Amino acid sequence: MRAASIKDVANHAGVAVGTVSNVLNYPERVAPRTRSRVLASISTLGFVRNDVARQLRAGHSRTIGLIVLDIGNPFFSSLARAAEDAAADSGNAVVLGNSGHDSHRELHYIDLFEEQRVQGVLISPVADITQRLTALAERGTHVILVDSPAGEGAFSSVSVDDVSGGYLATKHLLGLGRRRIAFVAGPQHFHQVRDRLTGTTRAVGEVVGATLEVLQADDLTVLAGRAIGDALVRRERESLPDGLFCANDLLALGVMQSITMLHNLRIPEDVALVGYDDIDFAASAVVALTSIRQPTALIGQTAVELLAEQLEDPQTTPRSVVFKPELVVRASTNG
Amino acid sequence: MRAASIKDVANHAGVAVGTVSNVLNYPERVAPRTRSRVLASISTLGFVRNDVARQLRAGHSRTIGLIVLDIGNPFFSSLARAAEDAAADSGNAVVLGNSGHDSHRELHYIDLFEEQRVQGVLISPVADITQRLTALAERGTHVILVDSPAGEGAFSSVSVDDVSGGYLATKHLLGLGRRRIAFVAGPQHFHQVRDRLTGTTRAVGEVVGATLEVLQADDLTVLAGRAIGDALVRRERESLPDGLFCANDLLALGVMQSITMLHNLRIPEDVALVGYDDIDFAASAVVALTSIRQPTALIGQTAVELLAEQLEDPQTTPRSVVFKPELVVRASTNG
DNA sequence: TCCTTTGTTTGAATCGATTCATTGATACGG
DNA sequence: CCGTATCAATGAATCGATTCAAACAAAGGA
Repeated sequence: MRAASIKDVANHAGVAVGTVSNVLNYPERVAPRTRSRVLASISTLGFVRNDVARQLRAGHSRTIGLIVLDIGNPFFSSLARAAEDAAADSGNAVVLGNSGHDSHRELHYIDLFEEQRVQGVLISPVADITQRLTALAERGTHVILVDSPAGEGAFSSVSVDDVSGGYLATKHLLGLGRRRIAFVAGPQHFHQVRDRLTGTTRAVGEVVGATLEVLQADDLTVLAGRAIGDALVRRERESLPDGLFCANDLLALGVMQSITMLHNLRIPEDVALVGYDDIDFAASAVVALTSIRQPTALIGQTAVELLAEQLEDPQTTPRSVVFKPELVVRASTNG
Repeated sequence: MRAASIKDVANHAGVAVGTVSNVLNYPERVAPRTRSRVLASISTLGFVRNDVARQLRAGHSRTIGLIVLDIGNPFFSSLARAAEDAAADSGNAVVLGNSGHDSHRELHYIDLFEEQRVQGVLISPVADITQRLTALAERGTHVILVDSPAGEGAFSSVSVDDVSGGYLATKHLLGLGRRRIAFVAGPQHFHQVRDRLTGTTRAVGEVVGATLEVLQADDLTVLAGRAIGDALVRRERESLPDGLFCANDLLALGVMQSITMLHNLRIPEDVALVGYDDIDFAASAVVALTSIRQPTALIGQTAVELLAEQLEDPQTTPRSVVFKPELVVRASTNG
């Protein structure tokens, strides 16, 4: 049994297909009697408009592609949710692609979305794929960069100033009188990690007598943080940092767990600890974690708005919106 | 500048549209010389196949709709990721809809997905919407229930036996010699909450002298858990439960934070604590949390497989796959 | 040389909704 | 009673890829 088409409805109601279409799209153009007759037929036949056909005619779909690095990461899931909400307001849907930091999967999704003629692609790129994105844009699919260096002038972008976030976090530690600062870095190929380190370096450089040590974690996970913590507690007391800034909250929570479990060190008395992202769990850690909050929802929403701008007037000059992160002080720096 | 169509390619290469289509879909049917000429034209024109037109002809899309209750919840984000992976293997994409426990948004997504003629809908329903889903299925869109009571015979479903999970958790507490059991419930309209309570009740009923108390939390969040914990620590010592089972990990972590912060109670000596879901943070809590692990990835993957079964043979009898959850013992019950 | 077989290529018809120029019907003013 | 304006309804053309019967070409056999 085939699904009912607009033609079936037209036959059943004894009108032309154009009239059915008008009932669906411009009800006021149709006489009330005809309209209700058509609506009755629609209901009895269980007709559901085929959006694929509609899209073909319209030349574009009603969906927006969103490609994130890791949907399991609260930063992105929150961002995705906000983007989805914002898109829903304008009757659009968000198709989610999870690249998982894998360039192949990323390209796969770009191809897929281009074939599906999405209205635009919101992407948090794994690496530099400006070429592919430029080609995409030239063929008419709008591109908005999310959480990515704003430098690439060709596209609109939304990002958070990670340098300023790193600066903020470190300045806070220094303001508490801490001088032996350590930055727990994740893999350096993440620009977020590099930027946050840059901010830290700058802040440390502004205070005489302050030193900076970089501890390299293998990953941005709780487990990797625990490994760093395990290494720290084995050190001589005097060689320990007294202010620790971690590239993200997961690392910070891992470090915290390790440090508090072994009871050698107290937070914040011995080591003050700052994370990054302010995930839900930051507040519910052993010692509530001071962190840098990124306006994730705002990012997602703004990305959709930037896309809407482009759609409305394709000639618009691309805009870059940069949000400032915010310091959230909790017990881990505030004994 | 319009995007190049198959017709443009045909003109450019000096062949018929059918030939271009064959190059794309059945390259072996086309003579090598013609084929390479067409491929060259495709490349110079930057042609990208319009999947919308292809779908119209095919009668269905290459996407699967997934409607989850809350994408911010690690259970669902992990499930979504797995479903996406599984779908990608068969060249399909997953469109994600986040109902946020809101019936209106849920229906909105069902409508949207039906209009988009997705191959099937994987849904974790907010409430009982069997009627709407039945109508959907009758018109040819397959439906797979995810993490939902398997009872509704008309659809295939994947779920986890929450009753058995509740039983498992409580049996574990009882096995440790705990007799004053309390269940921290979330809102009772979640069938997961009800089922887990049923399992707990059953386990407690099997042990003479064991009592069960139900503490009602307003929500399934860390904050709500903290409120329950705050209320507990104010009690007389002898009226306190010695075994606490929470409807999910977030609640458990909240309770834990409250209890350990006020230092009145030790975990597990005074109160043994069990959560549910085994989210990433369960292992990295103040006291590593004993929890019930659900095979989230397997659920997502299985849902896609069940859909594939339906697609292959629409006459297949619906199947219900029920996974058994697993107890993960950590420090919170194992001092 | 003619017929058959095999292998390629062609292009009109199709999917379902939208668009829009055209037709038809009705009302109104003079 | 006619001409014109207004409002409804019509249905062929369109979007772009796929399908498939038919045309065509080249090679081989009789």
